[in-house]
Amino acid sequence: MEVTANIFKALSEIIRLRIMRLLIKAKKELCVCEIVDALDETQYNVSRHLNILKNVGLVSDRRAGTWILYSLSSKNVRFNQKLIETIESIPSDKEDDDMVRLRKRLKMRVKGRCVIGYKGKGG
Amino acid sequence: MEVTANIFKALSEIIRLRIMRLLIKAKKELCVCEIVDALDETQYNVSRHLNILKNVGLVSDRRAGTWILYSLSSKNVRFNQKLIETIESIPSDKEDDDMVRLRKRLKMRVKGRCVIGYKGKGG
DNA sequence: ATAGTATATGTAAAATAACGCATATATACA
DNA sequence: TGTATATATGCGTTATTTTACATATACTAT
Repeated sequence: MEVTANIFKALSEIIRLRIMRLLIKAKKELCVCEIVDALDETQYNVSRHLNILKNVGLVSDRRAGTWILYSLSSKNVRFNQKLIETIESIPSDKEDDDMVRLRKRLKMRVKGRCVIGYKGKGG
Repeated sequence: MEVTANIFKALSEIIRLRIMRLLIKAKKELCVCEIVDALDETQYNVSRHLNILKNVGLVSDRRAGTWILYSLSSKNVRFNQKLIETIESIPSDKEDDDMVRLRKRLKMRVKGRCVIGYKGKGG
């Protein structure tokens, strides 16, 4: 029960919901700098919020050189699956901008991999 | 998006999750005093948390004399429906005690209606 | 080792939220 | 009108969360 409350708490901030939407829609691993540019938020904030999502088991990470790639957690608990469906059913508005920026950013990948840091806000 | 974040925030406190579980499992309107006794929490806390759930549209209320009856919101938006399913899939632990107390409490109804106030903690 | 890049985190300040108590509101009934 | 009951709320205190800045860590390449 407390675990569940913490999962909902993790989804109770817009920036974290935007991160989840991004990962759900992108359907692929994203590195931190790509998420930073897609959301147009500071690096340290994105990093912190990613950590919160990770702590409740919603996302997982993997290192690839200096880059760290985040993706939806593969723990396919029934609850998590329902939750993803719920998030998918959120009516769109602002996060569309995120996807536009993400797509632009993903074009900068070389051979499918991120090769540059974030361009936007400092941190 | 912000609306959704607020809905998740409403579900990020254990007491509010317990209220939601109670209403989902009971499958009927419950008056505030019945919820107070089922959760064994103070009247003012239950009242406050019910108001938070109501403000985000998860529950709705209806007056019946001095009693106010709460139920799941009938707004059957797809998102809300998914959310209910998600909450239903939460593994049980503590809220089972809530249901035991609720059932005991519901037996005190007369002709299917609550006729007494709460017995438990003050407020 | 050194420099450069990507990501994470300690800390303090600001903003939010929860709790307890007392009290207010609304209704019922005499 | 006055009392009793059910529910809601204003306010102060405490606890939690978010943010911003600076800096630390981890890795790569020279």
